[in-house]
Amino acid sequence: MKRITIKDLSKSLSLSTSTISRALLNDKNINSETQKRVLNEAEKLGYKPNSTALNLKYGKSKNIGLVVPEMVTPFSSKILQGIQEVLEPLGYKVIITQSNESPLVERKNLELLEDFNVDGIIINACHETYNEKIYRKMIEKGTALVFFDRIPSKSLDVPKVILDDHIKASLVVEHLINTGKKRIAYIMGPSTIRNVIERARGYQRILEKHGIFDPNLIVQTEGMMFEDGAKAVQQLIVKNIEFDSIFAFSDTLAIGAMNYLLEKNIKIPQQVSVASFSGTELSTIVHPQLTSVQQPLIKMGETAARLILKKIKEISSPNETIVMDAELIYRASTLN
Amino acid sequence: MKRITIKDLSKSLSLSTSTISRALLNDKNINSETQKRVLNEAEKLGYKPNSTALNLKYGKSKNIGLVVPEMVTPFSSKILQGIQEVLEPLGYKVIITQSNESPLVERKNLELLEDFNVDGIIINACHETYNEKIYRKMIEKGTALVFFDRIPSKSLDVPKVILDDHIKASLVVEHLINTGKKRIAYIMGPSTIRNVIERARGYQRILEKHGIFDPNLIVQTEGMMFEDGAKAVQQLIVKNIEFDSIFAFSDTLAIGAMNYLLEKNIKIPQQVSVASFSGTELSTIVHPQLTSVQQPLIKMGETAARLILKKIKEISSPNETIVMDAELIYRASTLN
DNA sequence: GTGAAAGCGCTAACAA
DNA sequence: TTGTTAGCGCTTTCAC
Repeated sequence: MKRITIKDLSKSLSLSTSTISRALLNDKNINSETQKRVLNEAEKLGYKPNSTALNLKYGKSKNIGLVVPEMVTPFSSKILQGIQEVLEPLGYKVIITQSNESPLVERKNLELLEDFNVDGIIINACHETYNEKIYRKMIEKGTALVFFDRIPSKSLDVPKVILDDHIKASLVVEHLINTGKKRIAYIMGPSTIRNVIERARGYQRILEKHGIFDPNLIVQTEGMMFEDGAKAVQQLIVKNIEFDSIFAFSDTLAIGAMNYLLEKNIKIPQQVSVASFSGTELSTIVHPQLTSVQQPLIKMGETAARLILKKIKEISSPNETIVMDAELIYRASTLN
Repeated sequence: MKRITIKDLSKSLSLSTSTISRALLNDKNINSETQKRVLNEAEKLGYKPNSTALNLKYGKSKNIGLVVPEMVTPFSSKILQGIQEVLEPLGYKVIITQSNESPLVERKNLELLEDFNVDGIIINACHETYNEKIYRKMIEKGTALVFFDRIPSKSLDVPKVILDDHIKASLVVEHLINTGKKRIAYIMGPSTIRNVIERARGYQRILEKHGIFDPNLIVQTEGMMFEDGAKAVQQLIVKNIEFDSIFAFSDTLAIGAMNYLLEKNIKIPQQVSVASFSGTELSTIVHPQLTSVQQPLIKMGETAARLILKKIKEISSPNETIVMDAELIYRASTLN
């Protein structure tokens, strides 16, 4: 079935295409009678504007790229939801790509999105520095870039949506101490992630404040998946490092750790309690439910979307950094 | 920074735009020397084709919509991955939308995608019949439609990618019986989902074969989320219906059920074993790990993508139904 | 208040 | 082998 265009309307009403266009756009220079006729006919024939034509006309693609490290957890889909809520009513299409925690794949994704002529990219970077040059180049080319969650190093001035990782990590550790724990391990994830370091800082600060900091309790993982969390715990046990609780960088690491503990018949939280950062259903679908910092993911997505709109409208607009608040939710994994 | 167009190349090389175009397209009617010059200059100036212009020219948007019921589990992101693997190299952008198990939202999504001028839609329907008219209308309008997983009622002839739910459900139930279980509950999900009924058939057939079918063991849930699974188990317990194992329609229902059991200190699998349908990491990140039918989600995505390509190329091409195979993976939730 | 025409970037039929 | 031109669907000057 052929699409109805402005031309079809023009013919069937014996009016010029300009008049049709004006009627459709609610222009002031249009007789209201004519407009009614046009609108009726459009409705009748089922006219739908051709967005491609408009995009060509206005030199924009109305495509926004979203680059995320993973989609195994609902983290990114919640972000996506927030983004879409803001962007779709404005006619933007969001194209999501997964980096699988690989900076190289991330780069491929960026290039793909460039080929797609995206007007802007919202990105959760999987490495602090690796693709910095690419980010720079894209910005220079006029692509609006907005970062959230995992941001690039400070040397790159970009709009970003983040959490105060240092403070929130402190909160978690304080809570563990309040429940009587003294040997708190930090399963930290790769140090090429900025937030990993930020949270480590909060962790260390609180433990030092209480005089119970022990660097042996920090375990770095290679990756960010469940098995990495499991391996970390295994490592602690093999090395015979005593611990009575775990602060994990992410819920994936935390859950991996929990499952390893359960396998070894270690009671959670009685013997080892666990807490982490999340914001997704993952915290509540495991047993026991996981105490975690509830990141406002949908709001973060919305915020990132608003930032990118500003940037698209005016590429030279100032690079804002929005710090979101987040609540620590106490659940069974740290409470008796 | 202004985009480099074919015109810029034309000027800087004093060649017509057609010659530039031909060089870029590797046309036969081009002097190889000229072509080299063009290619060099294009590279030098950083020329990138404007896909919007091409889309307008060819009357396609190169947008494919993906409609899924939920993105809380990695189910849909795996499907997406398969789809993107096939479609992105061909220049297609995939736009994903979530229905949240609501036929009404699904309808909104379809309309949105229509506004986006998608060339086709790949859809996991959340209701067997509710949006049938819309599907029909879109097909008539020339939009390629491909269904996977949850398909519409038989009255609509469309390309689809499915599993043999009846057979696979039978497998699961046979396995439970083999492990000595006799009171097998089926947590079935809403009956507006076709597969729910299909799996019920398999379930009933096997139980009847063994003479242990009891309709009281079938619990219908309102929704498809974790809490629905929990409620279902609660219902069985409240109604005092004895059961020693659970076959859940989906991993979400299964996990909800498991967590409720664990809360009540019911041992899995010793007292009650649990099995379901999955294909995602969810089966392995819970404790005990969940026995489930491993749906080949990435492959299903790829297959759906191939089907839609055929349909886009030739809208009147036959509507194939592809039945994927799936393996039952035995895990701790049914094994001692 | 309406129409004619140019142009967004590109390809393809037609001429040369 | 190359250039000229029309046209994809739409908006927007410029005339009338």
